[in-house]
Amino acid sequence: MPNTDQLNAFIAAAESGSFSAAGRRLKKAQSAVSNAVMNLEIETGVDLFDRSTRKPILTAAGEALLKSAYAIMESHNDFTNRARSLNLGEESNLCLAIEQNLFIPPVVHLLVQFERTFPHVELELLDPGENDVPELLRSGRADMGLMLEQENYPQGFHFRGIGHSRRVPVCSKDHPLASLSQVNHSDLRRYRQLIPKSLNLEETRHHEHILSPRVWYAESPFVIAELLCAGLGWASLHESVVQEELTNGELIVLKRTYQQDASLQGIDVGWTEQQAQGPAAKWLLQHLSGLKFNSG
Amino acid sequence: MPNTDQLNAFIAAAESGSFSAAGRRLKKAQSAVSNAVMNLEIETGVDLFDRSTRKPILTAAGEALLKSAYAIMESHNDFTNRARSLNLGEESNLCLAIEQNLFIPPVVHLLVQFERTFPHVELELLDPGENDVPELLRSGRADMGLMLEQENYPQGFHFRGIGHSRRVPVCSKDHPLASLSQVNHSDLRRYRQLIPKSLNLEETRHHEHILSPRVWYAESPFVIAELLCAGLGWASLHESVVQEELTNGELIVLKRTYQQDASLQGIDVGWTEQQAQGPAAKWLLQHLSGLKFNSG
DNA sequence: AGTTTCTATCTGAAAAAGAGATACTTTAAT
DNA sequence: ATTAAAGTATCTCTTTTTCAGATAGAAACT
Repeated sequence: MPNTDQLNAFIAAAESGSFSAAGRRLKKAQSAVSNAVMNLEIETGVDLFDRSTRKPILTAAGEALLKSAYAIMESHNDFTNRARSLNLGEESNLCLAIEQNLFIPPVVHLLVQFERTFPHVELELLDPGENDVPELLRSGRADMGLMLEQENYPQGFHFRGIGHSRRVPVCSKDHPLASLSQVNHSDLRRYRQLIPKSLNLEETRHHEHILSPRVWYAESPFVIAELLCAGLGWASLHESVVQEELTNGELIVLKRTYQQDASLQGIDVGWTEQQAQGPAAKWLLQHLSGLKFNSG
Repeated sequence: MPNTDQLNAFIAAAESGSFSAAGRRLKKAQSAVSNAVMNLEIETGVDLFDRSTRKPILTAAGEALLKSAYAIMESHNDFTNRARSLNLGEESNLCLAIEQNLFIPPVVHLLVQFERTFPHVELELLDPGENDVPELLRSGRADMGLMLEQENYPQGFHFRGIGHSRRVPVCSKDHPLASLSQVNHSDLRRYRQLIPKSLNLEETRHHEHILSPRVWYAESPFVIAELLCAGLGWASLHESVVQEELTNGELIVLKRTYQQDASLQGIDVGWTEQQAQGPAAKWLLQHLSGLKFNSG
């Protein structure tokens, strides 16, 4: 098993082209480098350098092993960097629950930035259905969550409003409803309605959104979007979820003759209060709060 | 900078759940493990284990660092494995030139097997045009090559026939030639011919293949296949290159009224004789020889 | 309560690492 | 051709590190 010092000597010698120079760089005697390299050669059984000339030059085998040596030193650096990040109080892992409706490009972009800023923090992402985030926070399963505004929150965590999202009725461009310039309740009632259903079965709020007697339920709003694109029924979805389909024309927004503003729903970020927040959680909270939501 | 022994002690302790057991596993005294872990904790500044109970249990930070420790040991293993493979005489790298006409699924499959058999051998793949492989072998640029049979080889390397490939005239299903039940020379001469051109410009053999006065040249036969699919001209190509397009019907084979068999061309594998072959080269040579070519 | 199994810590011995000196070789310059 | 500079291998001796063994105390199990 190669020793760390031997590897360092090997690398320094290969890079500087001489054992003496390597010794100077490592602040060690030349003999130390010479011994280290020789021991490495003995242990591996591979001739690393060609010593026929004054300056030792890497053999082909040495060149191959040098790459592996670099790989080892890189993982060593990762180790020490991770240790340093832990010393700075950074969380080793963080669980973030983002309601499926809200898993949208700016959030994804924020996560990319997060990865760059905290490369050593492991992030677990949950994408629960509607209204499941509060329970995940309360139970401690998630450390932070992004969710649509609730009427009443369970005890045990903080939350903060950060924007708004608009719920709009949409259907395929080929759907019969698409040909109407305006739709009212009875128009909608004549066609199948697709409804995002919470995993949490006891949760049966949002009755106000159920208009049609012919309903289907789906766990994920993205599944619903797929069905809509296939021309199946209509649904009241958040703009952000179907933004792409709306811009490319696959889906269209239905113009309503009723309740113009009631569908504007707040977006909250919530976090547990029991567990102390580290730098990563603070960063996330701060940047989530600064996000601009497209319909907000 | 963490020491290899310290990391081993850390890992063994984490896995076995006790410093004493780790000591037994590593054939060291318990005190050695205890010291190693403690020193690692001091150097990193991170508490790795919770010692409040009898058996030390990993802290959250310890768990995070354990993963990095595993990564280090894995790269150490890679180092020693590569050293072992070099001791067995395996080449550290190998250059294989495969003429573009012959870069076909069974060869790709063979390379996949090669990668599994010799994970530490770096493979450089060249995909030269027609008739360029012998020069690559002669000059030492490539160690081994797969090529179409040549009339006369330069000195300095061995070769062995391993199969045959059929050259067929093809065109798009929408091309005027496609409507003819049989084609003769004068039919072909009326349309543009696409010809694979060697990188090696002085090489101007295969005049026998040039039939039409209206020719275009392309370096890669795959580029030619693309042009053919777009309905541009016809070409005499190896079946293996356009097999996919032939089966899905995009391209069709033209039935000729002349020289039925002259287009059957041998496939050779060649290798340099100056450089001693290692196990990897031997393996490749043996398995290339065993390949079944679809038109062979 | 007694026994077992564990950890931390101390001590001394053994091993390893490393500095310094020396002899010899190669490269470059005079 | 000779000299000077820079490099390597190897030897010796010192310093440092590593480690086993012993011991005391804590935690779990019977």
